[in-house]
Amino acid sequence: MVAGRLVRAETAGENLIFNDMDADFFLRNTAHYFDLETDYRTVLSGFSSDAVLEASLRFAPGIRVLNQPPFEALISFIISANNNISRIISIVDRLCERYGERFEAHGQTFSAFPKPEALAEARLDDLRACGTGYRAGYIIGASKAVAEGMDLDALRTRPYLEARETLTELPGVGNKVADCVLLYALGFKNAFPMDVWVKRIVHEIYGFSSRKDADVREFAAEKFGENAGIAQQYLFYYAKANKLR
DNA sequence: TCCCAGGGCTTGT
DNA sequence: ACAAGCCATGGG
Repeated sequence: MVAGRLVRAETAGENLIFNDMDADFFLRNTAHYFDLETDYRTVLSGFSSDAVLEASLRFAPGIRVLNQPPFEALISFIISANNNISRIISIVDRLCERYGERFEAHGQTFSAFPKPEALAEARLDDLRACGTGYRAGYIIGASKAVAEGMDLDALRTRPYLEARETLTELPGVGNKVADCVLLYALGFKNAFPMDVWVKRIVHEIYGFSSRKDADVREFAAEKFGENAGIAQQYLFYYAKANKLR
């Protein structure tokens, strides 16, 4: 889904071809969703060279940090807490089917990600039936805050620390989830989400000793700079795909 | 059966 | 400020 529309893409050799849209929709919406206005060659060449990061870049050179819809990212990453990716995906799918608006595209019926109002009014038991577990209350609480006027998009222009602290006032949102929303939805390329895999890389591969989040964050900022979040995405995918432990 | 998963919250020191 | 327990759920 890009800007409320289903978008199909196909690979053709080195190219990615987007169908069913004119140039205006592509430039206004699709390009931003896939972060095409960021020149990744420049970003990646700006990282200080080291073996682990270079292996990560070689392993999956086409990775992009998406610009997802903020509310969708917020709820998805609240669900991600102490959870695994396959479960997260299936839970989000069930939320779409249960609470999202239906729409037709290419002769098929799809369900959009739910609006804040829909999840704010959800019943706890119904949310739990979607597999959310103890996070059901967090989902309702965060959705109510957004439905009642909290402007996630307005955080784009705030300083990083202020935006993060605003997000962590929401139930189920700590520093890690906040960093994910900032990086994957609000354009903060310096946000550095520290999940178990990234911590593993920092400690066991880079050999950084301190386990304190503030220290790891400083290490990342020092090592990767203003685009640390992009480095994080490459490292995360590489470590997880290769089960580096 | 136990352990783990893109953590956060609460309580105790 | 910091550490330890707890939390729903399902796959390995």
